Amino acid sequence: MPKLGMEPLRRRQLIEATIEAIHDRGMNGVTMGDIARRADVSPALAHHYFGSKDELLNATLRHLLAEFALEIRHRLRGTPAPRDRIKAVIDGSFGAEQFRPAVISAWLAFYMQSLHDAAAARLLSIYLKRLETNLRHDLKALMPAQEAATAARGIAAMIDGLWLRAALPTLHSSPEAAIALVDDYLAGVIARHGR
Amino acid sequence: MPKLGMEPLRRRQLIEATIEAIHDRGMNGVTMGDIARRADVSPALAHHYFGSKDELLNATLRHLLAEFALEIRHRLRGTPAPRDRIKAVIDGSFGAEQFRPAVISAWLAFYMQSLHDAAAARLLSIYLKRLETNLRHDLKALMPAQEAATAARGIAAMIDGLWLRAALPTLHSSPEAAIALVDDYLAGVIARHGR
DNA sequence: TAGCTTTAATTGACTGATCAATCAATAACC
DNA sequence: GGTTATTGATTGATCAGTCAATTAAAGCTA
Repeated sequence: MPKLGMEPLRRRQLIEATIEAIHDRGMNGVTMGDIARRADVSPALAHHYFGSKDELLNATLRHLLAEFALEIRHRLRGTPAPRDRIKAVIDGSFGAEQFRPAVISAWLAFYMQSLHDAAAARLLSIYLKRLETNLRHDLKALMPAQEAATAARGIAAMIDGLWLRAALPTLHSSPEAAIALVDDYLAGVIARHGR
Repeated sequence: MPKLGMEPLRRRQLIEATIEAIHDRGMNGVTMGDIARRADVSPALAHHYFGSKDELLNATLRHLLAEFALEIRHRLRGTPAPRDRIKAVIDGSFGAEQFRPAVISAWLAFYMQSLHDAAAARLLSIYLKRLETNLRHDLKALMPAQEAATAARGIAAMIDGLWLRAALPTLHSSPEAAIALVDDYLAGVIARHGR
């Protein structure tokens, strides 16, 4: 069996399995056995590649951040118009990958973790601040700085709220509806404060 | 020690202790020992009054819902003007009790639980829908039904998002700032669609 | 190219710790 | 004497982490 170069593949598999496992066991309820079963390997292998459960969970959180940042960056590249850039951030936030139930669960677990884990809190708040900064920067091209700052916070909060509600299966919300709501908010802000 | 009538007191103590314990151990990471220590009783007593860890956690979730519903109902009582009623819902959502870090943590844990626990999901979505219905009903007095429905979803989402962000200590957001943001959104919607 | 060595990949079996749940015992009240 | 409150001790299960053993590929040598 031992083909060489398995490490990157296994790491990816195990991280993906961790996301799925968190989805239906919760951040702390998840066991190395759960994860390993989903990745079709032995629990020992997870320890072999990640050293400990904590490191595997951390790697998973960092993976979420990286994927999201990549998605946004990809959409922003080659998009110079402020209004389009704002739209790109909104669309990216509700992109297919971010809307997967298991991914939303993992993000929620990440928030939960941040409440009592300083390292996770630092990572998460960096991402949140960068998102807001991006929005504020482009909004400033459309309206006075004061209003831009307020609108950035409002849009960021609304995105998080819609995404939180999307996590609940019983509310069956669609990405399209979420995008429409934020777009509407943005249009209103521009109508009132835009120049 | 055994004075009679300890049961209601102990139940309250244990539920409060559970909220605190969830705050710094996470929903699944919390142990009966953690909870009991915080309530200054033995783990066995928690089992005596709640039967199992699951039942204690369920009781805690139901406590959160009940407290929140009570707070909103209290603020709505004797408030007939639609605009004031909407404000009451917003203010209630960011009231002192709901802004306690431990309470926000417990709410987050509740959301997390809802992802893989149908009973919790049912409870939570009932509360979310009722909140939105309340908002929509009063908004309809101020604008056409279509716009009222959209605004209700937007306000509800923004409240959840702001509250989610308030959970992060590093973002140090205040209830006043959150209220101001939602008020601003509401004012904009009324300015555009109000009659 | 046939053998020999090294190294990566992988696992089953084991260990020690933790924890939910049980229960019998004790203590104070009526 | 009966009831409520409370606990310490115990048990059985679960789980993270370790380790020695196994497999197979890759590299080396003559």
